[in-house]
Amino acid sequence: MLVVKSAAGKPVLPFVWSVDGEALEQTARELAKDITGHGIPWLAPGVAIASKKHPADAALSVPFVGVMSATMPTPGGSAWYPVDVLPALAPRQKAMAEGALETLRLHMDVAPVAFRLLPPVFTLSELQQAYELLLGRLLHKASFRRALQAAYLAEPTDEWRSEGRGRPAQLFKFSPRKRRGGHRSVRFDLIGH
Amino acid sequence: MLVVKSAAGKPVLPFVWSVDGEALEQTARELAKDITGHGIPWLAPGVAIASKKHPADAALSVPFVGVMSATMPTPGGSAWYPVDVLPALAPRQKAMAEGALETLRLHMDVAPVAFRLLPPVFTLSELQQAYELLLGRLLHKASFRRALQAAYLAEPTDEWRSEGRGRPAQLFKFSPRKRRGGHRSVRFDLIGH
DNA sequence: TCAATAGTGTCTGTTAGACATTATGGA
DNA sequence: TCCATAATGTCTAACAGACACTATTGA
Repeated sequence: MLVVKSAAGKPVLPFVWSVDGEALEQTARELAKDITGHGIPWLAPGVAIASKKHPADAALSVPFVGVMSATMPTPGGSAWYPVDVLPALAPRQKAMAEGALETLRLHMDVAPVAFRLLPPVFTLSELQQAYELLLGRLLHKASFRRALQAAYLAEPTDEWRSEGRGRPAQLFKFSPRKRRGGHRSVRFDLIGH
Repeated sequence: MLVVKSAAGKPVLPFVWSVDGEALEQTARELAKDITGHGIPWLAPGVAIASKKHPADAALSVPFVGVMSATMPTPGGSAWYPVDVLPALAPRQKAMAEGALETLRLHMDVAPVAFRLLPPVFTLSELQQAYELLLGRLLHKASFRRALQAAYLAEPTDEWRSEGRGRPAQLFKFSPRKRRGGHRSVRFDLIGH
C-alpha cells in the first residue's frame, strides 16, 4: 500500500481535497498519476465515510482502491507497504485502508485484479503469490493452475526464466477473458441452475 | 425496491439531504425508519457518486441498500417495485438503483441477506424464491436445499403451512451461523489450501 | 382420480485437495 | 551428487446438477 508523509512527518494515505462535483473516479485516477507518474490499470471505489472532525472540514471522504505493477519505482516522499503490515495510520485512515482491502477482495472474483500487480510477463508462481497476497491466504498449487487453465486467463509464452536455483519457470502473459465458457461458481449463494 | 413520489409526482428513491458530518449509516437507518415505520435489519453502503448538477447543490450522493421483510405494509405515498421491474427514474437514480443491486449481490455470499426479506418463519420454497429474486437467476431445488443444510443457516420448526393446493411445507427459521465448519468456496479466486 | 406443490434418493460427471513423481536448473 | 523449484499425473472424497420418485394436500 502506498503511503506518503504528511507535513508533520506522519504517514498518511494519499488524498486530494474534493473539487466540487467533479467526477470522483477521474479525480482518483489523476491523483494516482500525479504521485506515481503512471496511469493506474485498475481502480474501484470504496465506501464513503462521514468526517465530522476532519481537519479541513470536509464532510465526506470517498476512498478508492487501485492496483498497479509491483515493479513500479517508488516516487519520492512515499513508501510502499505490504498490505498485511501497514504503518500506524490515523484511525479513520486505518479503517479506510482495511475497507479498501475488503473492497479489493470482493472484486477479485469478477476482475482479474491480481494480474495488475505483475509485469506483462510473469511466472505462475509469481501469479499465485500475487493472489495469495491479495486474498490473505495460501492456495493449493495444483488446483490453482488447473483453475487458471480452465479460465483461460493466462497464456503461455515461449520464454523461460531461471530464478537462481531450481528448474526454470515458463513465462506467461495475461490473456483477457474472451467469454470462452464464462465463470463457474460453486459457492452456497451462487448455485447455478 | 421502495420508491416514493416527488413533489412533482415523479417517482424518486427515498433520500435525505446530508447533515454535515453526521454518521452516514445512522442517517440511512433513520430515513428507513421514518418512511417505513420499522427498523431495517440489514443495510450496506453503496458507491458514492458526484452530483455536479444536483438540484439542491449537493456535491455527493451516498447510496445505501437495505433489505427488509417483504410482508412490511406499504407506507403512504410510496410503492414497492420488483427489483427487476423498476419505474422510470432519473438517470442518476437509475444508476444508483442498479449499483445498489450490484452491491447487494456482492454481499450475498458473506451475509445471509435473503433471510431478511422473509418473516421470522418461512418455507424453503419461499427462501429459494428470495435468493432467486436477489440473484436474478433460477436455482436448482435439490442443490439449494443440500447446500442450505450443509451451511446450517436454516433451522426446521415443527410447524407446517398449507398453501392452497399441494403438499404442506415445513416452516423454517433463520439460524445465524455458529461458525460450525465455516464457508466452503470453490470459485476460481477462492481456491482453498 | 388428477393436479400441484413439497421433499428425498440415486446417479454421473466434474473437480478440489492430497500426494507422488518427473523435469531441470544451480551448488 | 544433492538440493531447490517447476510442472504434471493420479487418486479419492465431495458435490452440483439431472432425474425420478414418493408424500401430501385440494379440487
